[in-house]
Amino acid sequence: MPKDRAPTRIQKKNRAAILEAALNVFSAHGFRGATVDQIAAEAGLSKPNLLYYFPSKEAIHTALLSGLLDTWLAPLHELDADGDPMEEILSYIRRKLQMSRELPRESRLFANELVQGAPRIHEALSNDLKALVDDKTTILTQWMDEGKIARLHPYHLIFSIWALTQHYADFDVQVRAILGNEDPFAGAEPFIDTLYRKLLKP
Amino acid sequence: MPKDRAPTRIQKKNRAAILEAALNVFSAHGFRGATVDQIAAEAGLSKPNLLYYFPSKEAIHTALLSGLLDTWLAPLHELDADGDPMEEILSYIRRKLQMSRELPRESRLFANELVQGAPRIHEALSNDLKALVDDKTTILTQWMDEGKIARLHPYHLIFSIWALTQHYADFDVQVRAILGNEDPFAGAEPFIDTLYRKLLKP
DNA sequence: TCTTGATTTGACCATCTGGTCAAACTCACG
DNA sequence: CGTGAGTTTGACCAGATGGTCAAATCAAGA
Repeated sequence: MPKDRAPTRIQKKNRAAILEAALNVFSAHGFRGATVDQIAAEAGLSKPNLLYYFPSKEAIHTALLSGLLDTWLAPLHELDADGDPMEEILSYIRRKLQMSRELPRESRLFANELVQGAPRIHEALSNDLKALVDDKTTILTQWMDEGKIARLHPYHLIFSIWALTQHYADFDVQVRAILGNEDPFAGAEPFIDTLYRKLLKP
Repeated sequence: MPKDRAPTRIQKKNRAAILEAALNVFSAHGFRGATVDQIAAEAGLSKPNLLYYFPSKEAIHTALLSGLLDTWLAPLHELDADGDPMEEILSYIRRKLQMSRELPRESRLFANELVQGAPRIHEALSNDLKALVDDKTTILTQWMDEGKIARLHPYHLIFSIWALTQHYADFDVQVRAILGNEDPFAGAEPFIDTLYRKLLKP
């Protein structure tokens, strides 16, 4: 392992290549289903070379997840208490749907982890995610109290947004098996927009 | 392997125990993450004994999936063209949500398979599922044409129901991390009911 | 160019995993 | 209770897999 000085050009390049490859492999096969050889091959490195940059398979997975957590939570972070309620929520939904379209591997990485009980990110869920959601549901409840949006269970409102948007990334095969050649997001965007306009109208 | 006569008492008992154990293990770890030893231990059998009843790990998984597919599609099958549109759809949703609550392992079994690209059930998706969904969306479209429910993209309407109901089984850890001790389904049922009443009102 | 730390690799290891097999055991029934 | 089919298992195997290591190669600054 290199010293903990500033990373060299090669270190930067290879670490990035490894994380990119790991994202492909872990999101497609889950932690257990991914092999170090597979990730190394995809990154264009030999297995020992890969393990020169990360001490273990687990370490790659952890680095990947914690590196992506911020990206993953960013859309909700942006929900602004001072903005127009309906517009804020609909923008949040649009950002989430856009992430499903543009970052489906990231979505499936988390989906894989969650569906198997989140053994490696349980803590992040109960701390970071829980805190963020609590913060934002306070805003939602406020808006409901002020009559700006319909009164609903705020947690389930958030869950519904996650479910509806991430579904298109996580269960992409199923969606495509049914839609055929039709672009999933072409129909999804107006559908979900309509849904929340109707749901949230006070 | 036993002859293909009628199964003996022991065969029935052990095959059932194996499938039950396999459901536990596959739904919690995915196909690749599950081991034959684990399934055998959970079923109270030795590994060779388990492989006396099923020729391979793959065969157990296949038997499990195809045995559960009917159960899984049953709620949608029941959607009746002659019933009251709003009531038919809301009942379908209630049945799906009930399955999430009562059969979360089954839900996660399919979720695991889907999120990893459904390598073992791709055919069932494009055939059985696609046909069933096409059949039922025809009914939905008919109801829309008759002005009985709001006009929406019928496929995305179905997707939304799957997403919203299965979310509670598939991402159970996440839901519970945020809700704490609150029963997820206590809030989910009225929330989803309200959502679809508002969405579908013509 | 030389040197030294950074990088890369072939060979190797222990463990895990799916699967096999012959021998031993059990059970139902005549 | 004897017998043959049905059931169970310990021992074993081959290949996959995560990880190690010493030796070889490379790159950049003095």
